[in-house]
Amino acid sequence: MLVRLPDGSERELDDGSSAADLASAIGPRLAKDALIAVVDGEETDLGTKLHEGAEVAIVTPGSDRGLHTLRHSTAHVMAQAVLNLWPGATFAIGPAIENGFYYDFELPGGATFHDDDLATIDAEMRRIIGARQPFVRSELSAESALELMADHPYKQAIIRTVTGADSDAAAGNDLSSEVSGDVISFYRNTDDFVDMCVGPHVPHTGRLGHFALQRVSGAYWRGSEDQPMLQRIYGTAWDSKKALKEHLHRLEEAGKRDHRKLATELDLLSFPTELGGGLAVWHPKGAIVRKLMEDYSRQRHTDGGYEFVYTPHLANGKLFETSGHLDFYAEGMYPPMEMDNGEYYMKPMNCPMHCLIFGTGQRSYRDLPLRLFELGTVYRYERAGTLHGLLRIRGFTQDDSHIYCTNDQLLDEIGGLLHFVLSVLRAFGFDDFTFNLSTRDQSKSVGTAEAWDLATDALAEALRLHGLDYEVREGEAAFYGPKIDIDVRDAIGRTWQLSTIQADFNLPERFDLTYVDSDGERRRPIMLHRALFGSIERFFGLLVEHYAGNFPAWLAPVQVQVLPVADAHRGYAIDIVDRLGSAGFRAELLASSDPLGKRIRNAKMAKIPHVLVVGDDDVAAGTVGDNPRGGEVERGVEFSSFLDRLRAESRVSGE
RNA sequence: GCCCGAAUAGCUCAGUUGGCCAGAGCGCUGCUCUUGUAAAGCAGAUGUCGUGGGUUCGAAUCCCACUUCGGGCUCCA
Repeated sequence: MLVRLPDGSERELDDGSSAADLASAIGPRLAKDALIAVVDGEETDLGTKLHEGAEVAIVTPGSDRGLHTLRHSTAHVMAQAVLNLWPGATFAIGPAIENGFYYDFELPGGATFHDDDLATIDAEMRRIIGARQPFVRSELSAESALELMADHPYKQAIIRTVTGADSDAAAGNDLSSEVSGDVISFYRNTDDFVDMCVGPHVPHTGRLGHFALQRVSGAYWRGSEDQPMLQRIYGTAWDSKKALKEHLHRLEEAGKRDHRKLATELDLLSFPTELGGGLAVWHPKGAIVRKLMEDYSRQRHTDGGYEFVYTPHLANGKLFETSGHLDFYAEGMYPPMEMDNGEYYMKPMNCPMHCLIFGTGQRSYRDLPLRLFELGTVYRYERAGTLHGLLRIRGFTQDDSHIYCTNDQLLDEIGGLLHFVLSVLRAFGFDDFTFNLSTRDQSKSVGTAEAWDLATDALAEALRLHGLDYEVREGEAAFYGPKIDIDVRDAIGRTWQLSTIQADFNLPERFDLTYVDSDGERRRPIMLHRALFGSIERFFGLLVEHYAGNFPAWLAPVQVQVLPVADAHRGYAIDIVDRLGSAGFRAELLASSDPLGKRIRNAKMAKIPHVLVVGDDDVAAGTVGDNPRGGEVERGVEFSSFLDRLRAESRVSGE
């Protein structure tokens, strides 16, 4: 028979040949590397028999598909190890995930995994790998499958779900890595161990081994809080020892950027225990960076035609009844304070108060679009287990804008917002964006179909006019209107959801907001919510990680430190500091009894953009020695040319 | 909120099976050194061992509760 290879060539094989036979026919190296095959677009085991005219690709470890298979097969090995080590344990799902895999278990008697268990499991896995156990596929009817999995209730539940016997559970985890359709497939490694799985898998366990078990955690069955909590183990797996080591190294490097670690090292801010969970205090070094960010944001909003407002941190509960927050999000709000005229709450959002501002006095169509902006601090009662440094915090400041406009203005406003948001983000060194358009979920939303269509079309059209590709997320919109979410990619390739532009038909209705149109009719404005940084705190944390603490010159808490070589040069150094200060730069003297080398080291560890060393030569010639962050030392730089250099470097880029 | 860990000096951490005044490095203070590009030398101070209970002749160490933090799950207007 004749099969076709990915490069378009064809190859003659004996009838009844398998994908493994094809790999052997192509070459011994490929035969050795082969993990699975892709036949007519479907991933399959190497043992699969080929047919005449099949399109066949052999998958090797280094590819994405190969790595995925290695990880998935490693998960099976871990399951076998755990079931061997904990008699009576049962297992649920064990998919490959980005960079690794996990498997969920339930241990007998409600036992839990402990960190120490990882080493034991690891050792057992290596024994299984050493045994070169084959992965043998078989297929059973649902009935036989249920019988085979008689001791494993979670596997049975999966079978019932995929065969439609239990439709209620269908909405839950993606079980596609386990089974599909009416025929249930299994992979058997030994007489004692068989796992239900669609596959494909590596030929035998000996192909695995470059893995590391990482952590234990709890995980709800089917991802739902009202289901039992299972015991999950995460691991990572690669195609070579080198790749594994590199991955672990990358994790370590990412750890060094951790904003919580850098915040301590650079004395930016802290989370004192006495303050309570999820609340931060900003130290002078962190506060100056924050102030620079906020000043920049304010300047851009001024230029962008926004009007600034301020609103209080507390409000009467009636306000949040009107806005609907108490109906929908009471659990996420701090509990009320009893006052003489009712219950007061910390505000979880600024929009109700901005609506009050719109609602005072009569608005004309001539007033629109009305763009209100506030750096508004809000408080949300995040559940204890969800707090995470600055990235998930209970008190934070939104750079919150609410724009009230007419239907006719909607497209222009959204277009303007997109341009504005991207321009500001570029100033902070982000230039890789992805866009998501979330659309209506019919089952839970307010407003007319007409209004939704109008707003959804306007959001999509604005993206198109800007030439921005986007993905549609069906049914992901908030109940009150569709939205665009903007994700950014940081310096080490991680993506963060950042800005959002949301249309809202709900609040103008609830607050009965109107404007008088040109024909004298009262009409309801559309409201756009726009968060750019989202939360100043979270954005700051993200920036710390993005820059790895090396704030660009315009944001650095201290831009220049001046180091006199000896006490004799102290006067000159102070003069340099003063001249820099007069020119609007943040400069400090670093004179102490420490030797120069030590002071340079301290300045470098503080990630100062420019370390200036001044000695006899400089005093005589009016120069400085510039030791720039990440660059080469340059002696004898004219002060004026250093100033030009610093000015150029301190300009905000990307506008 | 749920599962697993952790909490010792300003920071990073050590502290063996419970046993005299609880340790190191960095930092800090003082003195000496007066320095040309990533750690000078000497001396000194610093702790209710997260908080509160309990077990014990004796607790940083064992047990319980709470607080806070870390990794996940869930949640995220």
